[in-house]
Amino acid sequence: MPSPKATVDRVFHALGDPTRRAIVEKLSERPLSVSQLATPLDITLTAVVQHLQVLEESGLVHTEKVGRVRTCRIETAGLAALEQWIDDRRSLWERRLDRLGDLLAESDESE
Amino acid sequence: MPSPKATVDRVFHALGDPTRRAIVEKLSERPLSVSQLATPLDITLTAVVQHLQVLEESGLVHTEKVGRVRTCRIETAGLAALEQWIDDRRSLWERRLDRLGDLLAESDESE
DNA sequence: TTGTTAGTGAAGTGGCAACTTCAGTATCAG
DNA sequence: CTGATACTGAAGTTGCCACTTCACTAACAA
Repeated sequence: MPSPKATVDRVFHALGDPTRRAIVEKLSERPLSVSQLATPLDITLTAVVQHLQVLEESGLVHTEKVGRVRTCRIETAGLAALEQWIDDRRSLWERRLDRLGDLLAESDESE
Repeated sequence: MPSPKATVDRVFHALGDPTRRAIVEKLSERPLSVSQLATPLDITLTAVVQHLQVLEESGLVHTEKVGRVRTCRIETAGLAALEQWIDDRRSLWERRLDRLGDLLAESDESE
C-alpha cells in the first residue's frame, strides 16, 4: 500500500488540471472510450491518453482495453482519499473551535 | 456570488500545489502569522505571501492584518465547495449504479 | 488484402506559475 | 531617534507539464 500522503499528492495534482477534472466529470455519468472522451474536449487523442495515465495512477479512473477500444470508468479510491483529507482537516479545525468554546464557557462560569 | 464552477476551479488549482496544501494543513490546527508559516516551509516570505493570495482568492483561507502582523486562518467556504463537487460526482455515479441494479433486478424477475 | 478505426510511444515546444532577489514601507522596542 | 521585525510590490528566472506532431501497431470491415 502506498503512503496515503503520496496518494493524496497524486489525487490533488490530477484534479488540479481542468481538463482532467472534465474527464472525471464525464466519467461519473457513464463509462466512455478514449475517443469518446477526446471528441468534445477539443484536444488530441494523445493528450487525452496522457491525462488518463495521470488519472489512473492517482486512483481516480480505471481503464481496460478490450479489442482495440479502451474503456474508462471512475474508480472510488481517488475520491475517497480526497474526502479523507478534507475530513482530517475539518476534524482538526473543529477540535480547535471546541477548545475555544470550552475556554469561553469557563470564563462565563467565573463571572 | 461567483459561479460555483469558477470557485471550484480556483479551489482545485489552489490545492494542486503541495506547498499550499501544507499551509492549509498547518492552518487547520491553529491560526498563524505569515512568518510562522514561512519558517518551516523553507521558502521566502514573499513566496508564502503569494501562496496566501491564491488561497484567499479561492476561499480556503482568511487573513487579517493587525499592526504589522498578518494573521491567517482557515475559512470554510473553500473546503465546502470542494466537498460539494465530490458529492455531486458521487451522486451521479451512484445513480448510474442504481439504474444498473434495477436492470439486473428486472432480468432476475423475468427468469 | 486494402482501408479504416482506435489507440500507442517518442520526442519536441511553449507558456505559465512557483520561486527568487531586491528595494521598499509600516510597526514596534529601547 | 536607531534598529529590528514583519511584511509588501515589482520584476526577472526557471522548470515543469500540457499539448502537439509524427510515425507506428493492432483490431476489425469489406
